[in-house]
Amino acid sequence: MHTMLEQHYQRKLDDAFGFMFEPELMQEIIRIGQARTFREGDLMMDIGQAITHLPLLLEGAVKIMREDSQGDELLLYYLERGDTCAMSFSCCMSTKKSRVRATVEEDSEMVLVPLAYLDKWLGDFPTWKAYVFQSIDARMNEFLESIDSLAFLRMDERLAKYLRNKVMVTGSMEIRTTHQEIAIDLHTSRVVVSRLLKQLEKEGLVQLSRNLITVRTMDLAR
DNA sequence: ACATTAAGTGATT
DNA sequence: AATCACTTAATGT
Repeated sequence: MHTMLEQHYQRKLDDAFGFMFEPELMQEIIRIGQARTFREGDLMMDIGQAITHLPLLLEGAVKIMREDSQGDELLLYYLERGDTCAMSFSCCMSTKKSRVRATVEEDSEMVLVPLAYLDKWLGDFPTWKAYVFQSIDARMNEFLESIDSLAFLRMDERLAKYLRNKVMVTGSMEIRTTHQEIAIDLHTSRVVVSRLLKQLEKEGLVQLSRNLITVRTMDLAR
């Protein structure tokens, strides 16, 4: 009945959240949460899909994308260790349906908590409340950044920012992806991405080969 | 050897 | 910056 989290997950949970949650809350999460692992490329959540649980990221990275009615996508932000999905908060209050798509960027581990506890814990644990508000704040800032990029930055600047962010999230200077993938994330065409990347290569900022972009410097700005 | 997929490029809008 | 049309390069069968 009480399938507590395995030691392995308990340790990782502690690494990612232990410093900010009180011990009683950690015990609750261990008692109630279910551990899940996802492989790179997995579709965790799609638009229109019902949200029943709140994910607490222990490891890996998840890409959050928006899609319009014509099926055109745009990268919003990444979730990393210690993050949770702010969409779930909104779902808890209203629609219960996801309005974003979540795909696994890097093999990930997480603990799932039924949405009902999200609300309950707000009253029970001060650190939970602080975490939820801090998460909303962080996501709000990500949204504003996305809007700013979209509205005020040229495509070359957006690409530079994208590459920098990708290096941060993956912790590697080697970005294993295709120009087509980047084009989808930035909502532009593959040709444009190829041209801008070629330009960066000529400036010695990156090195290109098939399915691989090696970032030579983090100073990719114009 | 052939097909498929990824990337490079000139020209046009 | 987007699109077209085509080329070249890398990879899979």
